[in-house]
Amino acid sequence: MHAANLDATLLALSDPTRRAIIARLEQGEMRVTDLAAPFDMSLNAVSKHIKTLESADLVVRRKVGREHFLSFNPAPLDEASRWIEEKRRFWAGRLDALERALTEDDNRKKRRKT
Amino acid sequence: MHAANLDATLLALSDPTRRAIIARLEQGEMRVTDLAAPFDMSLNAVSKHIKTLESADLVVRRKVGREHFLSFNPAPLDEASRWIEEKRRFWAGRLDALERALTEDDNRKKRRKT
DNA sequence: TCAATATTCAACCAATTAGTTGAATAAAGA
DNA sequence: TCTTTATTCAACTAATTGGTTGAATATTGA
Repeated sequence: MHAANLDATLLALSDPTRRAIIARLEQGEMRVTDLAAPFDMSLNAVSKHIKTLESADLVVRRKVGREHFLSFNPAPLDEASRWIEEKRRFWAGRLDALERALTEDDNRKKRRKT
Repeated sequence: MHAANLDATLLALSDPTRRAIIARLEQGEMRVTDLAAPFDMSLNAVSKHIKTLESADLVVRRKVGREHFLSFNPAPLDEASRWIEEKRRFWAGRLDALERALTEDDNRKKRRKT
């Protein structure tokens, strides 16, 4: 598995269990069973969430015998970040312009008063 | 509608049609019909996507008579950005540490050679 | 008043999702 | 070899999603 596509990345991140799995992987590489332990759902359910994360390339798997070690791959976050930050920048600029316009308008009113 | 919850925000953003709707709203406030025009699907389908965006508080609606004017609300992007950037920072730091460790190791090898 | 326009609501469908349980596979250890 | 452990696969279910079409509602304008 591996896709690194924005749709898959954002969809994978939109689930709280999957975000918790990612947070848990900050402790480092972890086996499926250990990763799943704190979650209040079956191992199989967690296994499916892992697969969703893998298909978004956010998690990679290293097999050692019967154990599968999982780790986080931050790379797909770059595209997500780029999209979101681009929009934030655009709209921050737009709000700044509005702010300036309002201030200018306020100044005009003040000038008229004096 | 209004939720401003991270799940809803990321889920709303995970669909390309919805991201295109947001991009379209950079032109400014727009009626449902005009917003929907370029999309190769029924007006109703777009209307549903708009509702998804509204329930994530990413789009707001202003009704004037029979027309509904839609605009983008960037506020929910802040939380999404915060989550993603936090992870990116963490893992960038982690990779830096790895980089430093490798360089140090390399230095040791070089010292041994001389 | 009546026809056209803007939009949503309701019902439906196919595909997907998030979960379950039970069985299969593979490796490890006694 | 036999049992236990680690994990996935398969089948099923209920809920959700993304789309459709057709009808309802509300407003506008002739």
